[in-house]
Amino acid sequence: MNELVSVFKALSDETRLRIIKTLEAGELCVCEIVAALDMIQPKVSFHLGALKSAGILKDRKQGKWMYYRIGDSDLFKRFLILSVLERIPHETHREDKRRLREFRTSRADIITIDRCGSRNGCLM
Amino acid sequence: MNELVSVFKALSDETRLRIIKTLEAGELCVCEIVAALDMIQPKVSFHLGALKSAGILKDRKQGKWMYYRIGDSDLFKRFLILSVLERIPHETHREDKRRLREFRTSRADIITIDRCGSRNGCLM
DNA sequence: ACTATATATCAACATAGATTGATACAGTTG
DNA sequence: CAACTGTATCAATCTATGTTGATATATAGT
Repeated sequence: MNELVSVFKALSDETRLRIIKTLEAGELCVCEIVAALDMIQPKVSFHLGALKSAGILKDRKQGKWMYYRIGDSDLFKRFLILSVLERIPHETHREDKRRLREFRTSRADIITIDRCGSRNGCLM
Repeated sequence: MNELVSVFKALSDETRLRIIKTLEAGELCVCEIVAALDMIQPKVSFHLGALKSAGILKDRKQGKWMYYRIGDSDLFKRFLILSVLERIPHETHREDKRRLREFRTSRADIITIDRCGSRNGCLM
């Protein structure tokens, strides 16, 4: 019951849904997410922490970068995440995607590999 | 996006999940829900209001009673509600169910008809 | 009309959650 | 090692949400 509440709580925030949608493109480091959402870093870290402790995101440290990705959660969480992904309107996400692209091309040093091993994002 | 957030927000509270689970038995009036959850009435009304404005519950007034039921929502909400129902552990719900039974037998004047027309609860 | 019951709403308060500037810390680069 | 970069965390603050006693309103029964 409490886990159920936690998962719903984690998903009931617009910033966190934007993060999830942004991570559809694959694994990203914090500074990329900061750039995509155009928010200050402590705020993004706070929400990443919330999503992680709800078991929705996983992280991985490499050098000075901390990479986050949509986690291999149980079926129910997976379904919720997919619903979120497909329900966020394109317009809402467009600017985030544009800023992410811009940042990533300007920063070739940050190499992220998504969960599918591809470099172009994956559909989980 | 905002509706998505509202639905998750409505579901991220233990009291509200208990209400949903209790309404699995079918349509109930506020005083029955108050008895089942063993909470004060304004509190229950507050949470019923929250669930109603998120489009999860519907209400119906008859005489001095206000009856609430799980609403005929869209497929996604329906799925979420079913997930909640099946995920709330039996032990958690047992006492609520017992108090409801007790109250209903002591109060034959409150006649509720659930969405299936049956008197024994329905599975949506 | 009077009393009792069912419910919603309000105001006051309590608690939890989000935001932000500052800072600490780890890792990297020169 | 000194300067820089990426990230987490903290304290202060702000905002949203939940809780409760009191009360208003509606309906019902006497």
